[in-house]
Amino acid sequence: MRRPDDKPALRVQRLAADSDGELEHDLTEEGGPAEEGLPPEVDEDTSTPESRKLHELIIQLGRYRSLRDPLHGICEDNQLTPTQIHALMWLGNDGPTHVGVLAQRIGITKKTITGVVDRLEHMNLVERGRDAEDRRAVVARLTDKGQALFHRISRSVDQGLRRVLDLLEPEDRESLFGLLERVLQRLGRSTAQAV
Amino acid sequence: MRRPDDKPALRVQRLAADSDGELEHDLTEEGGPAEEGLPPEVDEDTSTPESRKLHELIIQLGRYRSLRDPLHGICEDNQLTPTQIHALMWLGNDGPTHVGVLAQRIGITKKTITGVVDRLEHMNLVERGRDAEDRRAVVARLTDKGQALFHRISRSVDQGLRRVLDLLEPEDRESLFGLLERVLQRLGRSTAQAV
DNA sequence: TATTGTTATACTCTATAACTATA
DNA sequence: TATAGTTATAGAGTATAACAATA
Repeated sequence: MRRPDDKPALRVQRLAADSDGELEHDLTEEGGPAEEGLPPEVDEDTSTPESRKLHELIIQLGRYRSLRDPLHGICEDNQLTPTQIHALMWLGNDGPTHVGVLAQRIGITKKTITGVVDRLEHMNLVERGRDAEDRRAVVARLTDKGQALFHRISRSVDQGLRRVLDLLEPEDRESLFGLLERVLQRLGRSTAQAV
Repeated sequence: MRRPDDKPALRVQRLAADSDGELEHDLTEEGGPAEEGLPPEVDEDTSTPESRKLHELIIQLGRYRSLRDPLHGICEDNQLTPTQIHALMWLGNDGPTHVGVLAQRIGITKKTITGVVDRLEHMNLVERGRDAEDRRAVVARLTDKGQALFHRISRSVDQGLRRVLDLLEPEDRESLFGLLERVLQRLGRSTAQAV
């Protein structure tokens, strides 16, 4: 257990990546050799023609719709930040949650979640309480106002997704659902960290 | 042209949404009537069973991988913020760019892009210049150091996408590519704002 | 001792409003 | 007058380090 403090959500980012926390910037400075004439390695952690193609497609999409913040419009409409929206969405979906777990879901550290919950509490969207089982833990839950906002935001997200789906042919929508379900199945088999 | 100042990147978020800048929070406070027994409208801006299903699937995915910042790992590895990564990626992909256009690509305002480019300039990753045609415009471009970093980041993204693709069966990868290509075609036909 | 949160500090992001320079 | 950027200013996000309370 070498990890010094906490950086809980980061490993989640790696999906099925390497074991723990190596790779210290030693990504072969720059240039060519890794590109053409793949060495006889099993290329565990290399890009592939397909990954480059996907990369290309995503960049094309980015010319129509900014990739940085998919929730931008919703944030604007509700005068909330992306982090706040994510916090509300997870609390709405999961119910009362330890703030540490909430941090993990959102992808921030425990140091940061404190301030986020502080501000949501000031807005009367969230309440703090203590866990009776483990008196160290702080549980965050939505207030009635927060719950109502959660429903409204949730519907906005639905509408946004509907506009995305409108860009797809019915067969492509089917493909997408099937594809996502199989990814979830695979993730469920290979890990045990989902709720 | 009612728009007071600038908020350029926001409309891009709306994809094929409504005309311009309406919808002033009048989303029927909360509760029921909009849900069941759809009125005889063409429900232009409503959620659908399919959009709700997609919503559900995305939340499931979020339990395995934080949805808030897909570039988190790359940001960490390179000690850069998401905004900075996006700026470098667009400059690397598009070459020298007006900072206003860059702001649009990233999805931030012109006020914000100034500081972002400032900091990238201090890091010697980006240089500023004037456009000879329109002397008001500032052009940002990568330095050699920035170019090298761009290539490194680009490869990291490829590797990340490769790990995502590894979760898909070959047929699903095919579906995904086809689906994205058709979305891009459709976007290309319905708009003229991509490069 | 280890874990859960919080506090203090510092830097980045972000938008708003007021401004400069060019068109 | 309109447009492209910049300069304050202020609030939010973020990580690091040091700390308090509980386990």
